[in-house]
Amino acid sequence: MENGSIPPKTEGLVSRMALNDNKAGMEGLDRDKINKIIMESSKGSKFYENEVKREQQVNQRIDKMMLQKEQITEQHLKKAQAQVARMVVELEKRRDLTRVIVHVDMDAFYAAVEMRDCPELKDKPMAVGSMSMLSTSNYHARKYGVRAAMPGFIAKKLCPNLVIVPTNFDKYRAVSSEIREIFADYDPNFMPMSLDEAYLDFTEHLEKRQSWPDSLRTHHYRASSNPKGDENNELPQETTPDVTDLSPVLFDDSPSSFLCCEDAGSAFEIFGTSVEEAVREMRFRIEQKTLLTASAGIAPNMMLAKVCSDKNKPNGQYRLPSTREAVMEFVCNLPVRKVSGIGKVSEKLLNALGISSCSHLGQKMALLSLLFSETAWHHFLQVSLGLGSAFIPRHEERKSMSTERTFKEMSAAEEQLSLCRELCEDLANDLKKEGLKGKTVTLKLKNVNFEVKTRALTLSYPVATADEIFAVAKDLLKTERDNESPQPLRLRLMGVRISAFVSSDEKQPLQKSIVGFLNPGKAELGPSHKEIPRYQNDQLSGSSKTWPLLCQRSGESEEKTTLEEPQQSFFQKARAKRLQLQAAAASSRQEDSSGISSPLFLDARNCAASDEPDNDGACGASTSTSDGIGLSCPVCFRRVETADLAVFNRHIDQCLSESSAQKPSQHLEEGDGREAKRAELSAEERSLGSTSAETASSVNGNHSKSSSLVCPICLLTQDSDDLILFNRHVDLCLNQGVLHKLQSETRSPINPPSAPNSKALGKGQLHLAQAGKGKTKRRDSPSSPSKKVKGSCITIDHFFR
DNA sequence: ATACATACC
DNA sequence: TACTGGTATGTAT
Repeated sequence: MENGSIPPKTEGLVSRMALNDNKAGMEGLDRDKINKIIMESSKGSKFYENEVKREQQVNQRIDKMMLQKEQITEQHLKKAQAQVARMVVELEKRRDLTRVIVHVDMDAFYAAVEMRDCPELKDKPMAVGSMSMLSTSNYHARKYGVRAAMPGFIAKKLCPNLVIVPTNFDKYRAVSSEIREIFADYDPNFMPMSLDEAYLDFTEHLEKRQSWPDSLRTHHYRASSNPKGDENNELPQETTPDVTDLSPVLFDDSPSSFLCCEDAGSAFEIFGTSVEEAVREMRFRIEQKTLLTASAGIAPNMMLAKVCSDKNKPNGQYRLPSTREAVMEFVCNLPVRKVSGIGKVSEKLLNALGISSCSHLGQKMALLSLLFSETAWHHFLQVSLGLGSAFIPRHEERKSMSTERTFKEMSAAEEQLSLCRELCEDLANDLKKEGLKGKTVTLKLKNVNFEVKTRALTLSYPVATADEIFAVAKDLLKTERDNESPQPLRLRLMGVRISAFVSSDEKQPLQKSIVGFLNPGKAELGPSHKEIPRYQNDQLSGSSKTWPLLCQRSGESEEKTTLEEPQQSFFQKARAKRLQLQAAAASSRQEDSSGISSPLFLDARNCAASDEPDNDGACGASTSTSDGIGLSCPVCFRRVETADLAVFNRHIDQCLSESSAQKPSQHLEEGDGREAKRAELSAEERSLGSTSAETASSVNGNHSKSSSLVCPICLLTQDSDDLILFNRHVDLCLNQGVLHKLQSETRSPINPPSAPNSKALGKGQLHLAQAGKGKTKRRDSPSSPSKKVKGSCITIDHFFR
């Protein structure tokens, strides 16, 4: 029985605290007794009180919903039903049963790893985690109601003999990468959901597999047992216990793949060509390689595969046939709670409407469409039809990064501040690893009553360093303290998150495009209007959306010129001037204002300086070599016949001082399009092997390959002709600019960065130099040129000044 | 854009 | 004694 006795809640019992027996291994245990212990252990605690509060909020939500329901007439329902019916037709039309999606899930992963590495634990109830919180428990412990997300001290009450092993993430990560190697053999584009879980699209593997000889479907058992020596195994790292000892990890009687053949002492098994055989083979290989078992679900879409993988857990698999009938029947009796995305609260809301299984879901769709948001009821509808994604989506770029910490009560401002700084430093380190910068900083606070608050601030420029983040976070913290005073903030958790990343597409071409200003022949025009390969197209649309500087705030208030932000002022002024010229040019030959002719006109004009009629890049090639000395002003787009940056800068300054800050907003998109093209061109340039080093050297009128490179920033001749080294040097110079900028920054109390991290800069530059060659093959970024140079946008001012 | 809630592992 | 940490997304304002 589910706790789905509908309106009369388990009276007095806070349902959100009750045992969650949704997961496998929880059948047939004494729920009442377990719940009683859980309640007794929790009652009166701050945590419990907070849970009660939240429970009440949910109940209010339910009350509100029921009131709404009262208002609904037959008329409403009829109309809604018609809408639902239309929707169903649409969805049915698109139902795709042709794919074979597999969801794999390691059994009690962390616990299984620990048991494998410490045989002592094998027949004991154990869990991984701490007295405060458990990550997972073995099946032994689950019999007592001990499960993931339960605090250890409560688990101990349920099962006094429980052994709690601290987590060892490095080990789990290592095992995880072992199993992922196997996943990749069946679907190189598999989607990992966590260390122990993944979705795979088996469709293509199965096609190939049909024509595979036995040899490719033959897999051996782990190298035969060492005669007797598995006793004193310490096994700190991956080791090789006994074959005969296989699979005792979960159940001594668990039927592993049966031994099929024996060949010169080496046992092996030949797997068939069916899906089930393929999946069984994959699980077999996982087990042989890691001594850990996995369960799998096979279905025509991800939603169903996920449910299926739970069906025969542990160490089992379940295939749902790819027919509409099978799917509908399967879904019919499926409790809504089993569906990924429907959690405690949704379940409770649905229960209140008499819905506990997916068949109910279908029956009440009209009602649901009136009571829930569009996204919610669409989801419900799809679930009720057994629909889900038949394709595994490309892994998306990360959207946020955060770090948080729980601690014993902390009230002193001093302490909180230094913790905050620490978090910012940790976060900055993590950001550095991925070369990310974000514009939104969020502070998360949880007080001793478990009340959570978040406070966010979005900057107009992306940040990444600890100092920059801390400057924001500490203000948010201070504001909260002030709001609470004279009461102190009694915290139990603090966290810092950063989001609104500038995408990697936007960061990388930036430097290139700056260089492009200096050497327009090379960078000003790209393959342009020609057909663009898809991956480039993606980049293009990506960058035109939120180009940090050049296109910036396409959707925001353009009036807010934010002159305080030094990173923007230059380009904003430049753009203003350009747009002014553009407008003048446009009106001089009638009137224009729409379409792409303006930017084209400007480009053409710019290009015409080199007497090159061809817009498609040939232009660049000829200019760069013919009239070596001379720079193009990004403001007036005229050529300045000098190689002296000081002279050039003076010219730009003059142009800027002549420019007014007004700009007609409908021209902005044209400007943006222009920059986007520049970005694309930079990519092209990269692929041609032209690096900033080459362009930089031409800035100094030094074209000879044999002579040394001269840094355009510090103007010092470099020792090496190695472009990578040179790039690194230029970047360092550029980033010196960032540092100075930050130090002289007056508007916000951002602390000066302590020291430039040359390692990070080097890394960024390396990416820049390599971007044109092999892109990394990771599925996370199949089409984006990896992570980029940080700080590049801040360097612009310096570069010209 | 911000805050909060829900969900997943 | 003791109820996580990281990410995404939906909902409301």
